[in-house]
Amino acid sequence: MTARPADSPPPLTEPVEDYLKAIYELEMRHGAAATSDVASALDVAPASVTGMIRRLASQGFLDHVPYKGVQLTALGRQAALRTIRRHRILETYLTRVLGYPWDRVHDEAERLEHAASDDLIARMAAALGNPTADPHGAPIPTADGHVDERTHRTLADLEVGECARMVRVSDKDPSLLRYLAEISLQPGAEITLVARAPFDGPITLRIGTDEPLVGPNLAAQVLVESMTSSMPASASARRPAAPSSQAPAATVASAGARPRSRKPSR
Amino acid sequence: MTARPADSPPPLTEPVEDYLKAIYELEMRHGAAATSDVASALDVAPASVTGMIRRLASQGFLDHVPYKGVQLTALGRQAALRTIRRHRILETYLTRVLGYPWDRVHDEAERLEHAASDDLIARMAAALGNPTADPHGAPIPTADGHVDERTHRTLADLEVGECARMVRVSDKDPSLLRYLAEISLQPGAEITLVARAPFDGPITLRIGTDEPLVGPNLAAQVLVESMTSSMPASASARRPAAPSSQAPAATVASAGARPRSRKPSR
DNA sequence: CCTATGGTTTAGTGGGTCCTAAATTTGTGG
DNA sequence: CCACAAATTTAGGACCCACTAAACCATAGG
Repeated sequence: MTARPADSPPPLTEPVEDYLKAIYELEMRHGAAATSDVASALDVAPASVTGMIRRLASQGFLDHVPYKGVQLTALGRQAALRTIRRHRILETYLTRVLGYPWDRVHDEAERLEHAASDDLIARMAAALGNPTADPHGAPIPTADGHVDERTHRTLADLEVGECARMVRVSDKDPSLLRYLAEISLQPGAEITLVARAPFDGPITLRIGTDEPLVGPNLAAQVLVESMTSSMPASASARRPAAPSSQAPAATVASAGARPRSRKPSR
Repeated sequence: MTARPADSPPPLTEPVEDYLKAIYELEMRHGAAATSDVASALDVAPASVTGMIRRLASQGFLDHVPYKGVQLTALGRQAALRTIRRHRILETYLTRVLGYPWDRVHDEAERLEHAASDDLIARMAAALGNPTADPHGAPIPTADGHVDERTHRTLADLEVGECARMVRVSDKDPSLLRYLAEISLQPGAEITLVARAPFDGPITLRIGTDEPLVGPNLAAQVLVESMTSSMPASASARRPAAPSSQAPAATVASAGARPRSRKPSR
């Protein structure tokens, strides 16, 4: 009866994969993952997160400093990247091969990522020519767990007159994605910031021949890459934030955790 | 907060889908599903089956007469066919589009069938030209829950000299499937029964120019359709008239699962 | 310095699915 | 007709993962 050989690790459950993925993404964005951030990312109660975190820590997927925060270990990070790779390959396959619009792939991939075997993912990746980014511009981790972790400026950071290339946007908000598609704001698009109204007012872009107006809220969600080589986005591929890498997790507890109040002065 | 509108039923869990599918298949093959048959089909303890059956009965998916057996209701049958449709479309897609060999699609489809949305299945079916049978010859239920339930003779039932077309084989035994592929015994293949050794001995076939020898055990697992036009086989989509030797009368009666509401009046 | 205020954790539960061991029922061979 | 074997169900747990309520820490404001 197909007894799993003792050398292969037990497969992760669906919730476990979801937690690890969410924690990885929070670490990428904020440098640390607070209990309540994980809770709201997964739409579960904070107390549930504490419980799961205790189990994940006991299994070596992360380090937990009570009341402080969590940090993925190499093992946990590896597991998270495996799930993320699946998710992004699936999203790419669904859009490129099966004709899904880019605003509907997230939910589908979210379920399939737990069911697809490595073999299936490899076949899909091969059929796609081993893509390096998904339809929303998110980098696809390699099968051995490497990923481009460069951070990017947002559309909101551009100077008036500056020209940039659209790099990436979150895959989680379908209505935002539909709107972006409408104004041709998709990965690879060339954008010029034409004007910016004061006091966080609307921003005028030029995309091709169109000049759409977008709000600062939207602009902050669109990652771009400068095309004016004034500052070649140097080798910042390494460290997004987080000074120390592991133990004391000094920068954890990043108070925030509220909807988009994430602004350490700029 | 995506609150599911009250009109759509709660989604079935993975184990529930597995139970309904297994029970449906047992009913097809044996006319009824006994607790222990379900248990061995799903590789769980009989006691676990009893518990699950009680819950499924309380939710209207099946009727259960304790110590007698189980019978899917229209609701349960519908749910089972939906899962089976997913499974078979997935198997077909994996082989035809992603190059899976036919002996490796079962396990993959077994997991994906619980995660794929109706939309995904519809897109895959469309990409395949809405196939009516999977790579192993199993009929694919339509989206509205109809399926070709014809029964078939097996290779073991053929007379010496008779010619038949291979129709179907179970998808569950990879090594058997690999062997069948080796001797070109796949759905659609034309086969002549050349000789049969006495006392349930080996059977000589002719497939193309090859004359493989197969055991009676294997032969009993391969479903075929006679090609000698003694009986035009076609147009009988409705009633196969069951030459038997495959399943005892489709009517549930059989040995267990008598008409319900029948108290042990003794 | 010391207390409000949150974020975090503990306690206690519940649903779903599985298990083993111990009844119980059924059908049958003696 | 009865007793026994096999099939089935009940009893009693276990694990996973969620929840609410209540207690607990950490820290910023006073």
